[in-house]
Amino acid sequence: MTTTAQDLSTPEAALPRLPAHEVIYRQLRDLVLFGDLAPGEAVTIQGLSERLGAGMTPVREALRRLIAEGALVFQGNRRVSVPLLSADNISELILARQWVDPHLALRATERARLSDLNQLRALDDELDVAIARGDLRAYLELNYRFHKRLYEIAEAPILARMADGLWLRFGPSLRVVCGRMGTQNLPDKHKAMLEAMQARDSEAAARAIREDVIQGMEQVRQSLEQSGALC
Amino acid sequence: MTTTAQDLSTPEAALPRLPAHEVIYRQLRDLVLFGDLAPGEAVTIQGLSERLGAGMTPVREALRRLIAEGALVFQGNRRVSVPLLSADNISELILARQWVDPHLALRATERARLSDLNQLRALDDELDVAIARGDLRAYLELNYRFHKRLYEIAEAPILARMADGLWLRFGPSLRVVCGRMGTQNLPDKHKAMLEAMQARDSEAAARAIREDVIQGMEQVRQSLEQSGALC
DNA sequence: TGCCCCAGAATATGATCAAATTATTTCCTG
DNA sequence: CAGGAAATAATTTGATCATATTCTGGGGCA
Repeated sequence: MTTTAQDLSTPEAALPRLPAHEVIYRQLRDLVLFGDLAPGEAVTIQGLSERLGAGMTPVREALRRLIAEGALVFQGNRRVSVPLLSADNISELILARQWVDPHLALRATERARLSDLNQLRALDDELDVAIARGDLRAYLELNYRFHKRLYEIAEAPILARMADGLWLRFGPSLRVVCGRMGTQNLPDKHKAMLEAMQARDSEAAARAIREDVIQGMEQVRQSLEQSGALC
Repeated sequence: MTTTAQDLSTPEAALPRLPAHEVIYRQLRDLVLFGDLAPGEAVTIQGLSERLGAGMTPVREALRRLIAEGALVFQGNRRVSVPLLSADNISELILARQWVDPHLALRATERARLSDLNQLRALDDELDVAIARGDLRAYLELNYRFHKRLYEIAEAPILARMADGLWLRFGPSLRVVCGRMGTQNLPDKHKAMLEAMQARDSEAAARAIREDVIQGMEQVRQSLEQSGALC
């Protein structure tokens, strides 16, 4: 009854009410990208419902979303699971990222403000710390956020969503590979990219990202090829 | 272990019961691509629930899926609508299709069997009939099915879904443009593409599709640019 | 013009029905 | 008599609906 005037006094809590299905979606997304949800592992709606402490309906909606984005697949009749990537799938992903990521990097370089560059640099610094600590989870999350931030700076929402969708597909496999190899042997081209961006050399930035993508994806391909036959 | 022999005897009638949310999804999808759901037009869940004669839950799930695919947007807090494309959006779509469509055409040419070619030719023939008849709805649907079939032949599921997602985004605008111009002035490069495929000249096929894409998309851009300011 | 209240829409829960998978039992064969 | 396969029973899971609750937007009143 008390029409509580919206409490705007807390500037940090700008998210007064987030729908449950949205919350569930983000939790599941993080679970797929960074969490313990391994490729091939099957989950049930009711299982997730209990695990996340929510009703079935929000879980169902979140699942529909993730399935539509390719992060999950309808495993046969009764289960959803993180998809296992075939060699052909990996080739497709490499091909697609090899095009879209450099393009976004190019646009981002043209549009980046100083604050954007600083944010990227800060993320990359945190990333180095995570690598040094051997913190796999933090590495995965920061690496993702680095690229995601780059997509946002490019101001190309449709291409950014395409790139984001691709990430959702290979993220789980990347996690598996990194878990096997440890965080030490994970070189990236972020430094070269940042330098190119600072120099406003879009072509060089695109080239650096392209190398970064190829390097990472080829690692995934090789690791999956030699280890899991059916992966 | 023992592969329980599932009934594979009837490959055609394998869909005795389709979930309601799946049916709703397809209906809504067709409504967006070929139907009367115009860009900018807002719909409500309850409205769709009555219009399609289904409960709210399946409608909600279908909407989540379409929103995730970019076919619909969350208009503010209360409504969903077909998104209006900005000039920048169109540029992104052209850019993306210019890459992905030719690539799929190339792969399709390498893999196409004779039956595939015949199917494509049949679709294109029907398309000509639809144009001659001035049947806009049939034109839109056949044109889509022609390209979609091409995607399938390429046997690259991830790239195909990307291309399909792009179609969902510009389809509504294409419909508006074609509605304005009539079906007579809608040239395509399908004939050239089919010839190239038959000759197994993948590069030529890719080139033809690229021209087809550019031609169509530029028409959309120009039409929206000159007519609707905010489109 | 500004504020408050109300109608309506969206979100979320729980229950119910149907389908499927799993476990158990029984029967047949070697 | 023992082992296994097929059939059936039981539990689990998914799909849908009806309903309660919350929130937004608009209209009426001061």
